[in-house]
Amino acid sequence: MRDEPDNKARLRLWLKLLKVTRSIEAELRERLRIEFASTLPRFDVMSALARNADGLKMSELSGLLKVSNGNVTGIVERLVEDGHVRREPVPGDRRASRVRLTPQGEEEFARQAAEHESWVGGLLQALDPHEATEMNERLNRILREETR
Amino acid sequence: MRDEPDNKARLRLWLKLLKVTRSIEAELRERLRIEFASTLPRFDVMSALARNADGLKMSELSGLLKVSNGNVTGIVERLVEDGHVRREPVPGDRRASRVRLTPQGEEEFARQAAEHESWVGGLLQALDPHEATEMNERLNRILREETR
DNA sequence: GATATTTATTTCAAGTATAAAGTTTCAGGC
DNA sequence: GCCTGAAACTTTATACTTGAAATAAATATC
Repeated sequence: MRDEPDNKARLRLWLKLLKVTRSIEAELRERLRIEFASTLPRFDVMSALARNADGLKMSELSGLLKVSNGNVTGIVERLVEDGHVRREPVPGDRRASRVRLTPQGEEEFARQAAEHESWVGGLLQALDPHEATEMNERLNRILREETR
Repeated sequence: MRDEPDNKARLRLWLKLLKVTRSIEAELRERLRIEFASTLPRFDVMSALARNADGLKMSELSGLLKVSNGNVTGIVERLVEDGHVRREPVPGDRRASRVRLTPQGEEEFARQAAEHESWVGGLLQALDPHEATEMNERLNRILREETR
């Protein structure tokens, strides 16, 4: 195979990529747990809902977050129990329901998001904005390559 | 806060990092499932054991892979059931046990690792070796920054 | 040598994840 | 009006994940 050596460099990169994201994820998860008694998946769901004030259907949510349908069911269920999120019927379609942040949910998410942003800023301090932007672009190339 | 705008760039990078690793992970997981009836965590464990022919203690394994102790127990358990892995007593310490690949496990892992490497090579095709190496280095900086 | 602490691992409870199967509803053709 | 197939979800089975509690063995302390 002609480009086997190239693949070695890519494999090393992949392992490093995994290591970095896992360690950052672990750090964020722990802080969410300690400071907000929450979890990353819940944060992700609330984040998606915060960006969509009109709410999202379950299938839209699972599509956006790229997690399975059945998974979203459970996460939303717990958010409902905590009063952060509400299910509303979709007029004209009794199969679907629209999920939306409650006022308390909005407020809680605003607090979490502010903290989250500064946590990430701190964890990625080693990169200046230019490097961050460049890396972002290369990651975009990977993403595009992949969805072909 | 003085560097709030910088944090925005870092936050964007973090979200992209998550997106890329998750989508690659999903792809690898699916291929492992279809072609080898296995999973990523199992592959990770076998990979660590392949690099340590003398075997590893459970705690060493969980330290290397950075997953919880309790987690490794279950994964190893299933690998034992499949005959890929064996537990051996550690002489002089009846608490510990050493986990090691069986001959079949070694053979199976060799097949999986070869495929895995070429899968990753394909998924990261968008980057040439130089870019891959540069990104690797920047990720190292993040990792170092973080563990302080 | 009894007691306390530490170390190695497992067990447990809760949450997250997937794929696959099941339920209900909708929309189109007939 | 009924049938068929697709769509929106939920349920189920299985696996992975964590943090914390439990167990058991080794080591340190007195």
